[in-house]
Amino acid sequence: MEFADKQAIYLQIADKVCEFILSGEWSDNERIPSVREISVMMEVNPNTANRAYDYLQSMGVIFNKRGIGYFVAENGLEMTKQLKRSRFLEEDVPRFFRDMQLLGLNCSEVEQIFKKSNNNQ
Amino acid sequence: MEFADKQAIYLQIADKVCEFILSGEWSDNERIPSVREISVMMEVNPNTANRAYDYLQSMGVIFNKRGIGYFVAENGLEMTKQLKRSRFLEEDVPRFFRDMQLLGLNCSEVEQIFKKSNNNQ
Amino acid sequence: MEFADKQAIYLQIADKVCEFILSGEWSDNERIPSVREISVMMEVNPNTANRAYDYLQSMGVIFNKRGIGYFVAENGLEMTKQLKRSRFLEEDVPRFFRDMQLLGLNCSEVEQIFKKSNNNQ
Amino acid sequence: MEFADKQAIYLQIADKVCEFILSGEWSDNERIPSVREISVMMEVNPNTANRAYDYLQSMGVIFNKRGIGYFVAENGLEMTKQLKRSRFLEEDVPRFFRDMQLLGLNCSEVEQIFKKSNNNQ
DNA sequence: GTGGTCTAGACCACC
DNA sequence: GTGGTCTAGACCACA
Repeated sequence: MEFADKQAIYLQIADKVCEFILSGEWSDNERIPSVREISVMMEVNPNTANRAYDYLQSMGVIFNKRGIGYFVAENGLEMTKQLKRSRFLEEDVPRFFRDMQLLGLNCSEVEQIFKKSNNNQ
Repeated sequence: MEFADKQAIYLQIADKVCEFILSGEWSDNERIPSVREISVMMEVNPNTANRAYDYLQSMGVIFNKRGIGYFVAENGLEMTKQLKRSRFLEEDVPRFFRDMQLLGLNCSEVEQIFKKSNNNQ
Repeated sequence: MEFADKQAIYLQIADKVCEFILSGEWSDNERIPSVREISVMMEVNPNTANRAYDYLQSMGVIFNKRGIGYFVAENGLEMTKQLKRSRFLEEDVPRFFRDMQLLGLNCSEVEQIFKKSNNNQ
Repeated sequence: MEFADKQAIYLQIADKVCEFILSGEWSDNERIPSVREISVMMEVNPNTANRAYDYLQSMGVIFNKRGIGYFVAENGLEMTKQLKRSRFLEEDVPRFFRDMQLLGLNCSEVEQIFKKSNNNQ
């Protein structure tokens, strides 16, 4: 039934950072907004932004230079892709197909419904 | 029960109950395990099991007869299907396709990977 | 010259927890003090204690059960030993021998000095 | 046990300077690289290099002549040795033996491991 | 200017 | 009772 909790803000920020990296907007070794800057951009407390960066750093996606700022890791794009990919294939995909089966749907039906709803928007 | 999991335990239980209903294991109007029984089955605190049933009752999936026990609702299967279906199509599916795109995968690739991993199990 | 910074409090707490585990005081799967309890024991803000536990959890040394508390991980002792051991052998030991050499000391001299100073205490 | 924060850059520089002195590469009263030169060598901000020299000067390891440059102190080698020695014996050595004991290792084992890893390099 | 840490206090969901 | 998160504000070391 997927009664998903709303995600913590710091994880939402982390997620967005990952998307920027995945989309190529931020490249490997490139400097990213400072903690304070992103806290303004995202309209959250600097501590919360800091926590997001802390988390991403522990994941190896970004790193910081003392007194300078945060940077996308050397292999940040690859890192991010791997993290998201493994999570997607190991968690989201199996659940997706399981739910599909439970609901008595098949792949092409879902795809059609999805495309139709996209057109309506 | 996955205590370290992200999802609340009572929601994990509710999820399983729904699956039993969807899979036909528990039919409309059929009696389901008591709070105490299911708390033993799932190895959780009875309060937690109680909360799961509370939640399902509030959603109209099950109901109880005082002093007797809990039962799948008159239209429990339909109810469950609708809940899951709407959630699936409105939240899971869009996220699924979005992630797929971000990772540079397409539908058939994902399906292949999934089926392959299933065979290996 | 080893101008070491004083360590962050939350890391000092994490360190102490590791020592309790290494010394066998806290065994695998055993419950450890709650965040609030240890914050009182250590005389720090609960947030700081929480951060220490968070860190240890991310290292796989401890885990928590929702609403219940924190526990030493399944393989917590082994985990802790490995972490400490690798850090010791890869960082502390090389530096130790390098410093020893720079100071023109040898192993047995150092050991003697250490033992003598211990006796004096 | 990733408890070791990365050391401040200016302290890392100071450390290297001390090693040059201890190893005899730079002798008492000998001129050492200018702040600007060393900032280039170490690829750091000149301010940072300056801070390292400041620190070493305050410790009596080096001194400067206005408009000319920095020099190893009259008794720079002895000074450095003493500083390092006291720190080594009073802090590093006790910690070393304590960690060794916690990990269930003894002196000769550690020495063997260290030498073996050195040969492999 | 940068990040890092700590405190205080609050609210929440959960067991 | 438990942990998790967020805010606000402060101070520090560092570049």
